[in-house]
Amino acid sequence: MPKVVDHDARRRDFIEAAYQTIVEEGLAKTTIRAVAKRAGYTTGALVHYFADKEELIAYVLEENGKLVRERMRHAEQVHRGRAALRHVLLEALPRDRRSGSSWRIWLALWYHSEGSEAMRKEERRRYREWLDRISTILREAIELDELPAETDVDSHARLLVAMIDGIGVQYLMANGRMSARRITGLVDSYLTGLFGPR
Amino acid sequence: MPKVVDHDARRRDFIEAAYQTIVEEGLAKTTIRAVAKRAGYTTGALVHYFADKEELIAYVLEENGKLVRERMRHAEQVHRGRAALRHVLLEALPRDRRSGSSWRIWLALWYHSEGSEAMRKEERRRYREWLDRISTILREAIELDELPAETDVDSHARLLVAMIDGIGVQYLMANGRMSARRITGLVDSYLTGLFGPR
DNA sequence: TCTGTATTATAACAACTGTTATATTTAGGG
DNA sequence: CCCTAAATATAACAGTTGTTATAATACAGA
Repeated sequence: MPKVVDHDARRRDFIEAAYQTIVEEGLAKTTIRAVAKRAGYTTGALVHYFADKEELIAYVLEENGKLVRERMRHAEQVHRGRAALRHVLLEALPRDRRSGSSWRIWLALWYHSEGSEAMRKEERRRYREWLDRISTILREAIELDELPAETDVDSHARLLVAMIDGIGVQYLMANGRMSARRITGLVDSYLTGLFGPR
Repeated sequence: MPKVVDHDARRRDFIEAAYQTIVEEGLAKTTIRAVAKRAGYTTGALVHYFADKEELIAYVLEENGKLVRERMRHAEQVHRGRAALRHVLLEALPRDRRSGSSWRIWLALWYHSEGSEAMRKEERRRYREWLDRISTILREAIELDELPAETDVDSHARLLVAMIDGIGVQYLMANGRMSARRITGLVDSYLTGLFGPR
């Protein structure tokens, strides 16, 4: 019988290698060869686990989404209302090298989805998820009397998502030279405007 | 004596062709050949006017910046304070096919600047300009007693820029299916939060 | 130890890229 | 009408890409 390896584990190796390559070298330099090399293999091995490059990239994006979602879910469980919102927003924003990486992946996705309707659909699905999550928290805040009942939940949810993305872009363009303190300050400025001073 | 053509006019033809190619086909498909063809020439002619691709792209981005700045300058002259801010923001956001194109160019720039420190520098310069413009208007609003004197101008300027970029991204991902009415609504929601109901 | 097959490496391929080199065309001045 | 140099076209080039084909390898079971 043949040599046997942990198929899924190997796949994860390649996905991780691709992830790191996108983060460190950019999507343009993320070639099949570069990814295989980083994972310590050659193209022959990589191709054995993924039908084509598109599939590999798709898994990277899915992986990234999973990571971000995981972090947010945790923030959500521990707090409620205004405090939950603050923690979810901060969790989504770049604060260290790890979370900064996510933003380089997002940018890659945005760019990539130019040419792929499937990707854009996936991205829309993710926005929908984001909006739902934030809307829920905002409604919770209304119930907690932290916000007036007539607050336009939908608009504010969209604005919050936009703000997050915008700050993420600023972070990327600033070459990571945007401090966690500054980002926290921006979020608190916004929250103060929305909820009033604490 | 040789054949003579309007050098600058021809350059503009190529820049325009590149601009349209990026908007309609994406940066990835924007090749020297594709641009030349769209302009009605071949690579031989294009190369005669631009040293390399990098230079051509740089001119496209500059052109885009010029267009956006032009639109905003106009909005600024006609209004003051809150009204000026509203018009500048709306002018920056995608509202029709024309201004939607700008956002596809921005995305291309963001992505492109991954690999080019020069581009990132240029992008940072542009952010600085944006922030200054909005900060000025906010200070004006304070003088007009539309905002409390203790308003954190810098933070709110950054938040506004972030919001603009974020909405731009949402517009791109929504495939242009985000109505001008909806975008106006978002801006007004934010302004109401900042200035209070009009 | 030998065998068979999953795994991995190597290499070839065709398409495409930016760039460069070379030929051809064009029009204005003599 | 020609000559000249700019403008443009054509073609070649070298490098890279994703993909595919083929060869080598490693290991579980007989």
